[in-house]
Amino acid sequence: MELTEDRKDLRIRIPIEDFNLSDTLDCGQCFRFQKTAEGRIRGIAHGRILEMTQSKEEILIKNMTKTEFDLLFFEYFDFNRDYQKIKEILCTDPVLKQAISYAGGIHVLNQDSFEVLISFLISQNNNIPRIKKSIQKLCEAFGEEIADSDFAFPTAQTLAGLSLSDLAGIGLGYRDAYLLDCAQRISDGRLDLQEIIRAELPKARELLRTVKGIGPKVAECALLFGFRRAEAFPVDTWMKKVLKTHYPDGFPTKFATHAGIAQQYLFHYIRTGS
DNA sequence: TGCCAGGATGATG
DNA sequence: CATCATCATGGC
Repeated sequence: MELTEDRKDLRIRIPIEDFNLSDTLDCGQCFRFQKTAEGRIRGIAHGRILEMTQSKEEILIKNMTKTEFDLLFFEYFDFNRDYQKIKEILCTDPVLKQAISYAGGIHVLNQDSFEVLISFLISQNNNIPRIKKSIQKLCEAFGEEIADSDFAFPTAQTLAGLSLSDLAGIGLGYRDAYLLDCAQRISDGRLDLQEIIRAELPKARELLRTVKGIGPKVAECALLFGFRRAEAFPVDTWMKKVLKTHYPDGFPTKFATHAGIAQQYLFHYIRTGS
């Protein structure tokens, strides 16, 4: 992997098999990226606008310096993890081997904890297009405008100060109360996100489950996608069926430490490969 | 119109 | 501990 600056744009030389931007940003782990009319991938993370294209050999990020990328997005895109090694291990399993052939370029993003928590709170009994719309509205209404018509994700303090009537126009349905409870717990210190990051996995789960509206699925998604826990394994009712057909005796525990990555591969494999 | 969507909750066997 | 109705909303 090699980074070079070209005027105001940044080029990252990396084979698309090792890191697939489109698969990574469109596999359901984040909700703020979309494809533009020009065929670019555009979204917001860490309060910054990311506008990118990818070819077989390199990624181009508009208006970004090498320093900024190293500081803000090297870790975000999980370039510190040795996916090559992980895939070698997962390849010993026939199903995961096939999954990797479909989506071996997926990385698990290191997103902001609060954004992930709120996003997956909204995701319950919901579909991805509507989840994206709700989050977009939430940002437009309560997030800081970082550029013309581009908004950061709202802070916990901002959301905590809202009432249910403030959220009426967002279209969250019954989830609005969950969102407020979550934001208020974080804002007043009853829930400490840093503590969840530091805690052992069972304790981290327990802490998350104290919030109304955070069940088993949302907790696992938050842990994997927002709290840097690759061991977490979000399994919904649909995924349970899939796992049962592929692994009638249960998902192989020998992949436990890479379960999160494995799930990402499996997920995308099922979505695109059958 | 009815059904579904990356579920969670509370009540009930 | 397993099952089940219910929850609010938009898309099809």
